[in-house]
Amino acid sequence: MSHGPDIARIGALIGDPARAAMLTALMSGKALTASELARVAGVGAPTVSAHLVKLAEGGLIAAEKQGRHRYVRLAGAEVAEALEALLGLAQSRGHLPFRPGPDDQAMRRARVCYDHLAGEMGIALYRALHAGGALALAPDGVALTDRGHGLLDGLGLDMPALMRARRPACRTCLDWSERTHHLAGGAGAALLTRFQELGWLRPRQTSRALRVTLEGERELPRLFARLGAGGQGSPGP
Amino acid sequence: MSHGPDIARIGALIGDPARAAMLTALMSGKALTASELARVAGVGAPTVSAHLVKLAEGGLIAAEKQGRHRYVRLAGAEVAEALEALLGLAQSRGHLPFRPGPDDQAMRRARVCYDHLAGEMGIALYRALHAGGALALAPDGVALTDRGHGLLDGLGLDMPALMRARRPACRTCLDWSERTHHLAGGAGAALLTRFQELGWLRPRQTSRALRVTLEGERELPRLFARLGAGGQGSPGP
DNA sequence: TCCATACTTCGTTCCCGGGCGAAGCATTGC
DNA sequence: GCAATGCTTCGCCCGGGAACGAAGTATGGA
Repeated sequence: MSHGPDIARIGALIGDPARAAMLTALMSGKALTASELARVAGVGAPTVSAHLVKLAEGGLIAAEKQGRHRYVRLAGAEVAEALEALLGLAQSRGHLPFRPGPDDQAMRRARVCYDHLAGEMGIALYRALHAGGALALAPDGVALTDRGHGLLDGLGLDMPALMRARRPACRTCLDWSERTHHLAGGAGAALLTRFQELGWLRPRQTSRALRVTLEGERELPRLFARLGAGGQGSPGP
Repeated sequence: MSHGPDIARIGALIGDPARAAMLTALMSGKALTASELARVAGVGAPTVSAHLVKLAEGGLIAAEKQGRHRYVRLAGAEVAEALEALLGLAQSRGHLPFRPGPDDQAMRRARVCYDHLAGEMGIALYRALHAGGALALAPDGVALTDRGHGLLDGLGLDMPALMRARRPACRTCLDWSERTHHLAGGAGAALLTRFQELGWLRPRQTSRALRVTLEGERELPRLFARLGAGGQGSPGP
């Protein structure tokens, strides 16, 4: 007999096309209203309402009533991480986009993964931080080095707040389009926010894909080069 | 509209209780026959046959006919990793074991995660390797250091074979019971095999849980202490 | 006050898909 | 060869659950 957590319940929640579309939309990190979710899922209001009850009971989403709207978001970074892992598996198994379109390319370039940067840009950021000696292996994952602390501080991140937070500053997340890791956790989230503040990346209305502004096109590679340059190189295998 | 890989298909595959039980059983890494899977899933032969077709079409399992038996295994480490991530999510969401039992404790102690060691023992191994300076951050994940190479060689692992293999030597996998990372990849698999050869761990018939032999009880902590001792300590935060 | 909007609840329909029994094929062993 | 085993295919049944329309309940604005 098999043991372990009941994977079937979560699988069933994700296994419905409407719910899957809703969850995928929520990977943008934005809180969406029930009617917005109805639109992305292509179903009516009563249906989406029933789905929201099930997703909430399953612990995958958190809902918050605000006026006559009901704002829905993913229940946490854990959920987003697992969904990203599933997206990766689906990708590798050839379960292609339900609607392959022109902004597939934009998605691969740069997108939001719950609250941090993913896609080519996300990978480039992670690689630059690693090359610059900003990251080190910790017993429970990845951690910021002193050097990394200084680098992020120099970028204008609020480091005291980051350290104070209950949430771990660094996590890694498996990027489904690039098939390698990018930076998640508090630092990942703060970096994405900062890049948006600086006007280098701009969110889109319709999808998780991020628009890289002209300024971002110029400044981001420059930043990555600068970050990576200071490093003592990666230790040999 | 949402984009990205079609997560619903895989979710639906995992979402059926019988299929979920089958997949969980296959996390033992063993190749099981269709009738064995029927037993763990609690369904009849025709039903399991239909399930196997769907799982194979979805790319989650690989089947191989051998005589009049049909041996089924997970389609690869990628699948196992994603399933482990889902197990973690289910665990954290309070979707408890369908049959909480006495060997739940054994599962948490030491178990097979597809082909490598997981549970408390898996975490202890990872921590010891990290403390001993055997692992370093690489641009695409975790890698063995020169020191780590030497340590594993000293344990009797076939290092040339490990390096020759197409498969990455080191991967990390999110342990669902400990909520932190353990070592996967070629090295993780080779270590588990070695521990079994040495008679420190013994597989069980019925579950993924591993039996820690008396010798293992004595030697494994000793080994972990020895591995961890040589290290230069972890870099500060 | 009254209507419009956003969402939920209820009741109904309907279809997909899991399950099994019976029969059909292979493979093995006597 | 014949029976036994392991698995698949076919046909059928049945239940769960996804979807919507209509009505009900909150909130906000005119």
